[in-house]
Amino acid sequence: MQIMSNENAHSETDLRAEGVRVTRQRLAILHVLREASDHPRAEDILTRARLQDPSVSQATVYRTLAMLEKAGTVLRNEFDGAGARYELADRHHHDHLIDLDTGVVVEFQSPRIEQLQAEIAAELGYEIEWHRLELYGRKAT
Amino acid sequence: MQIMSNENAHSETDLRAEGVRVTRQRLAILHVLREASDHPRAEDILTRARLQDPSVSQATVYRTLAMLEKAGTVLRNEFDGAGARYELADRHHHDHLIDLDTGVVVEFQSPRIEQLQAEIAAELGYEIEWHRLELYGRKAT
DNA sequence: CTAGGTGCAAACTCTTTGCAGCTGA
DNA sequence: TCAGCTGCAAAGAGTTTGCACCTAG
Repeated sequence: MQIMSNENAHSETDLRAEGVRVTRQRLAILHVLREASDHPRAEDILTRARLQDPSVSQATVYRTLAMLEKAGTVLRNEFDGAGARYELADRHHHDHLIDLDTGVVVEFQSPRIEQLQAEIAAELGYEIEWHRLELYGRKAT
Repeated sequence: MQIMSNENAHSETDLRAEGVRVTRQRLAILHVLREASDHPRAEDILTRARLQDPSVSQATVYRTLAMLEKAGTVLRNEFDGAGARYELADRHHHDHLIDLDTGVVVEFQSPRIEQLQAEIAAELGYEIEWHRLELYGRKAT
């Protein structure tokens, strides 16, 4: 496993071009991530990947997710304390609003907040590499 | 341990008023939190608390931090994946900027970002209970 | 063919918990 | 006094890793 490009890899072809072997297991895991819209945990990804390829192991799920994260293909989130939740990094950057009652994760984007963050960092003498903004709330009555 | 008030407890007296026993161990842990300015981990808190009272155990640190978190006395952060980091909740709300090179945590506050967050949540039909904003960056050159 | 990937199971890290003895109010 | 707190050690949850075998290219 060696990621050489600075571009994010989003397809099997991209990965192959990076020198990464495209295995049955990795295809199954990528398939799960493409179908998912619920920010699944490693355990969920394992269960779903096994529907397509029962041979997938827990170790491979973790190793593949770590590899894909480094490749820029997936994003790792830690919303609650109960383990990481993953999503494909194939759309525009966005932040998350977590419904405290249902656990549902709503995605949103706000250029204004992004800009304010950059301004604040600049005032403090920093350049932002990345950030994490999570809102935890309940449906307004 | 029973927290009845809605107000945050910030002193031994407050805690006693809540029906919480003020023990040597808890005083040592509170002392550590008051002295700390580096968002220490549970392990750091244990080490420092033992300087004041060598009998403090790991279990008590975790139990006390959980209790103080419920009481609104401390805030639990999960900046990196390597375990929670704690701070006293005795000042105005603030967010964090983590220096990727040194690990140093810079605190900042921005009423404008807070307001934007509330507006975004409202647009999505939500009311924010709490939020987490972490900027990860490097000193500007 | 062979470097890289995989399954299995053991190990690791951080945190929680059961239990018998201790102690603050 | 005695409910609540504590230390100890064991248990948990989530994740990582060593190793021998397997397989994509």
